[in-house]
Order: sequence, then C-alpha cells, then structure tokens
Amino acid sequence: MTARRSDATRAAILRAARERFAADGYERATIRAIAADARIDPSMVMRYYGSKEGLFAAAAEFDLRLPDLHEVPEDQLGETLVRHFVDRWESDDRLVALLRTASTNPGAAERMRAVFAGQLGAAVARLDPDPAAAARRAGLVASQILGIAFTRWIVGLPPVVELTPAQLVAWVAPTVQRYLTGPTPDTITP
Amino acid sequence: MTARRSDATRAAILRAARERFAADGYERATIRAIAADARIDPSMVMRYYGSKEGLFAAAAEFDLRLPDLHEVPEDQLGETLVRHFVDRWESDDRLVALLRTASTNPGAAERMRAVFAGQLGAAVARLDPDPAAAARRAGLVASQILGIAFTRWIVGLPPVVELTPAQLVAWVAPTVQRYLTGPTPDTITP
DNA sequence: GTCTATAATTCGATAGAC
DNA sequence: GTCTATCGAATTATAGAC
Repeated sequence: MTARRSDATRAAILRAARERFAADGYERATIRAIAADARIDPSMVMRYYGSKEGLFAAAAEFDLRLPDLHEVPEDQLGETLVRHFVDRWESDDRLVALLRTASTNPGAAERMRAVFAGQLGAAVARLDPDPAAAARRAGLVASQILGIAFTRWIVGLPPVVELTPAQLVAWVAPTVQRYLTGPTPDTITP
Repeated sequence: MTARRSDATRAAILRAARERFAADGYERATIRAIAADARIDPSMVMRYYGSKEGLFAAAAEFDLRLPDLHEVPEDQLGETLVRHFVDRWESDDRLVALLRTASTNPGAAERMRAVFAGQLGAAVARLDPDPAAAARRAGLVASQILGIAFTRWIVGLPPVVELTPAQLVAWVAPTVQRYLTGPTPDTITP
C-alpha cells in the first residue's frame, strides 16, 4: 500500500481534532472549527471519519507507554511512574483531550476506564499476587495521577500549575510509592 | 418578606438543575430538560434566572463547610479532611455538578479555583506561616481530593468506586496528612 | 477527491396573550 | 405568575455537482 495524498489530509484533521477536543471538550469542539483549523472542508471530516464520534475515537486513540515495572527497583516505582506520567502529559494532548472529554462524554469515560484499569492495572498486577488488591492499588494510583492532571491542566489551580515537574515528582512520588507497595491500612469500624 | 408561592417553583428548578448539571455537564444539560424535570415551563427558568449561565451560577453556589482545622489534633488533620470531603461529596450533588462542568465551562472552572484556592487555601494557610508554601500544600491536597472525586464519581473507575468510605479514608488520609504537615521534599536537579 | 447547498434538529432566548 | 408561539442561530449529517 503506497502513501496516498489523502493521508496528509487525514493527519491534519486528526491533529486539529486533538487540539480542539483538548481545549474545548467534546460538545464545544465542532467539526466546523476542526475543519477550519485543518484548512479543509467540514464535509471531508465526515467523509473520512463517518461521524463526530468516529473522529473522536480516532483522535483519542493512544497508549500510556508504561515502562516495564519489573526493571525498576522497588523503592523507585513511585518516582518512575510519576515522572513518566508528567512527561507523557506535557507532550501529548491526547491525554488532555480524553480527560476533558471524559466528564461529559460516556464513550470517553469508557475509554478512560479501559486505559487505566487495563494498561495501568496490568502493569500493577504483576507487583501484587492478589488480583483484587492489585486493582485497588492501581485505582489509588490513578486517583492521584488523574487528580494532578485535572487540577494542573483542566482546572488550572494556580499552586499546582506553578509546580515544576521536579517538584511535582518529589511531592507526589511518595504517595504513589505507598499506594503501590505500602501495607493495606486498617479500617476503623464506625 | 413573606414566603411567596414562586419560592417552591424556584426551589424545584434549582433541584432539577443540580441533578441535570451533575449528570450531564453544562452543555448537555438543557434548559428544556431541566424544566421538564421540575414540571414547569422552560420560559420560567429564563424568567427566574435570566440565562443558562445565571441558572448554573445559582445551582452551583455552595460552601465546602470545612471544619476549623485549629481544633483538630495535628496528627489527625489528614483523616479529618478526607472524611469530611467524602461525606460532603456523597450528600451534595452540587460538588459533582461543579466537577463535571469545570472540564468544559470556563465559568465553572473559575468557580472551582475560587472554592479550592479560597476556602481550602484559607484553612490551610493557618497551618503554615509561609504563604507560598501553604498555598502549595493546599494545592496538593486539592489534587488528591479532586482525583478521588474524579475517578469515583465522574469516570467511575471500578476499583475506586468499590472502595468503602472507611477504606477511602484509611488509604488517602496519610497522603493528605503528608501534604499538610510533611517536610518539603528535596528536588533533584536534572 | 473536494466543495456547494441544504436538510433536519436542537438550543437559548424573546414577545406577548391571559 | 404562567404559558404559547416563535425567532434566530448553530449544529451534525447528507446529497450531489464538478
């Protein structure tokens, strides 16, 4: 299969779509605006991706690219993961698009669950022999990672925005480390 | 000023609006749907609240009702705060409405910043004499609290949804405790 | 492959009768 | 105070010319 000329158009559409979905969310990111950004006609978007849902599905396809946690010294798991996520988030607006859109679009929320329960859950599952406990640890890690992403890139809470990546890693890594390798805490019966 | 009959209508509108905004977000929650839920005519919403923005502003008005942190033993700050937020979140869908809407509506994001930088920031400011450090601590606390809320009530990540409130407090309280009272970590220069 | 024209909805907001 | 009727704008999506 040779490279068709339309591939450039498809790529331009996807790039514009990612930016618009990341900046405006699903409802406010219109096909017209995306087409204008990509300098093409709105009908081309429909031709190539069928519908707005189809365009979003193509634009939000991505991989967390998690490192193999077995090659990481156990006491550096938290730092490694937090650094990885911060880097990943700063360099790929697909994650921001998915995050912003997951609040109102059921399909995006489902994708978000699949990514974090799937990719992160699988990586963590190899650290804890008990599947339920491993899933719980992965969920707690996701809560802190997504909380940072939400406050920093979506809401824009000033103190969180102003943290440097190094400060972010230094503060948050111990949290993730404890969620991954710390003992299950006692729960007080009320 | 005596109670007017229209007060019941206004209250019904606000209740329906909170539910719709919490469930659907700002764009998908239509005035027509809210009016139908409240069993009144859509034009009444406009008459009472002027615009959709005005309705949202009225529906999302709320207070975190933070306890006075000075009356809490220092080593129980994390537990107290996490328990408070979990209770608050489960019993008031205004917070869910604001959270879901903050992703796409700039006004809601601004409100969210005001609430967490203001109310939470003020409560934490009295624990740390350095204003910048206190703001940073409050921001980190917000990141974990909002991360739990986002994964549990918005995205619905299964392992986080399945945690009982007691488990949630037991796991997350140490994180918040460290953000509030722990030492500032060293940052490695890259 | 690309674009024009338009269909078919849906929404927020307004005017005015009762 | 409440409701009917409707405007004007914006959207996704389709049909078809070139």
